[in-house]
Amino acid sequence: MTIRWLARHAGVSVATISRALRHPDRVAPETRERILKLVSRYQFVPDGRAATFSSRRTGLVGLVVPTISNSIYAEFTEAIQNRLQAAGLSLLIANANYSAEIEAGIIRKLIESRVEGVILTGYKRDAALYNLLRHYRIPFVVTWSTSPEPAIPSISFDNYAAATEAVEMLISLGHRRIGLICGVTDINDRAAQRFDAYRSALLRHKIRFEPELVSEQPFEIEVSAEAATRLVTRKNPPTALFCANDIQALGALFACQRLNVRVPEDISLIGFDDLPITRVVNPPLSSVHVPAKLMGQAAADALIDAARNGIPVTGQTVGTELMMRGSTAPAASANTKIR
Amino acid sequence: MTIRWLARHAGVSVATISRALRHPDRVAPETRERILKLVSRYQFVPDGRAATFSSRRTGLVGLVVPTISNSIYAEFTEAIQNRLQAAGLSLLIANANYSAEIEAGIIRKLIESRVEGVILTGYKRDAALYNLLRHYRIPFVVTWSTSPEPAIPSISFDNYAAATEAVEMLISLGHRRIGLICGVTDINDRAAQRFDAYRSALLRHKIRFEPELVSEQPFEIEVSAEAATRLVTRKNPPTALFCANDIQALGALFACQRLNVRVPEDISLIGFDDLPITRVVNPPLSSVHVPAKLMGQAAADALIDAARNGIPVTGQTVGTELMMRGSTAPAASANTKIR
DNA sequence: GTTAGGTATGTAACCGGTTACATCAACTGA
DNA sequence: TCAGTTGATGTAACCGGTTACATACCTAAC
Repeated sequence: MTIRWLARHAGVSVATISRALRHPDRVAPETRERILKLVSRYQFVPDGRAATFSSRRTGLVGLVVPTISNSIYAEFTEAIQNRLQAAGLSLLIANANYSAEIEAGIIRKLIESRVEGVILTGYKRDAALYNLLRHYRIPFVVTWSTSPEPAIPSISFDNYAAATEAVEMLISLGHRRIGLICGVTDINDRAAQRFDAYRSALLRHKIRFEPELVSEQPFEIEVSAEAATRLVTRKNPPTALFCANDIQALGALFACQRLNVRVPEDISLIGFDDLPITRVVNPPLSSVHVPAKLMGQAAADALIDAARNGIPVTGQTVGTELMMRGSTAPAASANTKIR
Repeated sequence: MTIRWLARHAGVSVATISRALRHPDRVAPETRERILKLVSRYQFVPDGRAATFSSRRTGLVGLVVPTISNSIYAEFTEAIQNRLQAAGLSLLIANANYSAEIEAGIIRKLIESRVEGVILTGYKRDAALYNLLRHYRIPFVVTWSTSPEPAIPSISFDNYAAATEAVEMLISLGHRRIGLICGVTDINDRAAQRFDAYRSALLRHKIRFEPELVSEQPFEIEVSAEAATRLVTRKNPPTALFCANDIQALGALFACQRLNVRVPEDISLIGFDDLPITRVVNPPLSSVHVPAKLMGQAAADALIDAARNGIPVTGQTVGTELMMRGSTAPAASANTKIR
C-alpha cells in the first residue's frame, strides 16, 4: 500500500496523490475527492519516514528528562507538548534515568532520527555531546539549570538564587541548625547548585557547615523519610530542614509526623518544586515555586523559532517564588529540646 | 555528510561503510579501523530514517499513556523501556491526556512512523483505531484494563475483581455507608470498572447504592481533597471511603486530617495503585497493589515476540493484592457521630 | 488568430541508507 | 596445477514519499 499503488487505482500520478494529501488546495476538487475516498477506503496511512526523509524536515523535537516519576516534569512536558503541537511539531520524550550513559545514547538516537531541536535537563554533561549537536546544527536548550558556559543556551530559573532565598528565610527566622536533604550531587547539577547555595548561605551568616546535617539521596520518598528520620533523631537535631525537592520534603514531613516531631513547632521544613500536593498536606508545605510550565513554553518557543526561522536559541532566566506555608515557623527562642 | 561522502574519502564503496557500521565483523579489520576512524573524526551519525526505511525495520514500539503525572505510569513505562532496550528496541512515549481525540492522533502518528508494536492503556476506544492497527499488521496490546472482546489482547489485572476485593473488605469490617471517589468514568474505563465493582458489591450485600456518596473527579489531589471534604462533611457521612486511585485517596486522607476526622477511627480509607507514598503517610494508606512493573514487562515481552517472531499477542491476567494498612479499621459498632 | 498567463497534472530525480548479487583474489586440497 | 571454497568488497536496485520542472490545456486579451 503505497502512493504508487493508489496512483494506479485512481488513474493519476504519484505527485497528484502526494499533493492531495499534503496540499489539498493544489488539486482539482473532483480529483481530490476521488483520491481521498480511496485513501479512506483502503485506510491508507502514508509512511512518515519516507515523507520526512524526502522533505528533509522531520518535525520532531526531542526532550530528555532525568526521570518521569517526578510529576514536576509532567507539567513541564505537557507545556512543551502543547506548544509544539500548536506549531505542528511532535515531541519525542525520553527518560535518561539520571544516567549519563543512557543520556548519551538517547542524544545519539535523537540525532539519528534527525530531530529539529533538543530540550535537555541540566547542563552538566560531556562536552562531546554538545559538540555533536552543534555539528549537526541541531538547536538545543538546557533547562532546569543554567550553564556557566555562555555558548550553552539555558532557559531556566536560578537554582542557586532560589535555594539561597529559602535558606536565608530559615536563617532570618532565627534558625541556626539547618539540615539539608538533596539529590545526589554527583549526577544532578540542580542538587549540586542548591547544595552550594545552602553552604554559602550558612557561611555568609557565620553558621558552621556541618556535613552530618546533610543527606544526599535519590528522589524516593521512602528513602527520604529514612534520611529525615536519621537527621531528626540525632542527639542535637536541626530546627529546620531545607529539602531540595518536594518529594524529599514530603518524606521528611511524614517521617516527622511518625516520630511525633511537630512541624513547624519542633522543626521547620521548606521544599522545592511547589507540587500541588504541598498545598494539601498538613501542615501545608513551604516550597520554592518553580515555573515549570513557563520554562517549558519558553524552551519550546525558542526551539520552534530556531527550527522554523533559524533564530539562534538565546538563554533566559525565569523567576522562582518562595511560597511560605504552615511548615515553617520562627525558631524557638531557646534551644528547646525536641520530644 | 553521508555514507557516500565517507566512501569516497575512505576509498571504499558505500556498502563497505554500511557494513563497517552495522556488521563490523564482515569487513577486514584494517578497513574497518580506517572507516571507524573517519566516522569518529567527522562525528558521523547515520540517518536513522534512511536506515529503517531501507531495512524495513524501525525497531520502534509506541506506548500511549493517559497521563504522565501519575507516577504509577512511570514505573510501568520504565519496566517497558528496560525490556525493550534489552531486545534492541526503542520506546516512543506519548501522552494522550485522557483525550480520545489526542489518542487517535497519536495512534495515527505511530502508524505513520511504522512502529512495530503499540502498547495501549485501557481498552475503550473507537473500533476504527483497532482496525487501523490490524490493517497495518501492527501488534498491539491493551494494558490496565481487559477488553470484553477476545480479539483485543489485554495484558492486565482485573479491575473489577480488585475493586470488589477492596469494597468487600470494607463491608466485612462492618461498614455500611461506603463512599467512592473515582476517576471520570466517561473517559476512563478503569474508573468505570471499579465503579461497577463498587456498586455490585453494595447490591450483593443489600446495601443501598447512594449516588450522593460517589464522586467522579479528575486525578488531581486538590480536587480530590475537595471532593472528600464534601463527602465527609455531609450530615450523614460515610464511615469508609474507597478511592479508585491513590492520588485521590491521599487527597481524602489529607482532607480528613484537616477536618479533624480521624483515620481510621472515624473513617476508613482504601486506595488503589499502591504508590510508594502510601507506606509513608500517617496512617499508612491501605491500597490495592497493582503489578505495574510485571504488567509492563509482560506487555513488552509479548510485543517483542510479536515483532521478532511473528507470535500473535495473547491476553494475560496478572494478579493484584489488597495491602491492608493503618488507614482501615472495623466500623464503630454504633453509628457514632463524626466530630 | 496569436500570445501570454494560469491551472491541473505528469515525469523523474532525489533523500541516505541496506542488501542481494556479482566480482575478484587468495587459499585449500587432490 | 586447477577446481572449489572462502572472504572482502563493489554495484546497483530498492525502500516510499516529495517536489522541481515539464507539459498540456484553457481562458483572456490584443
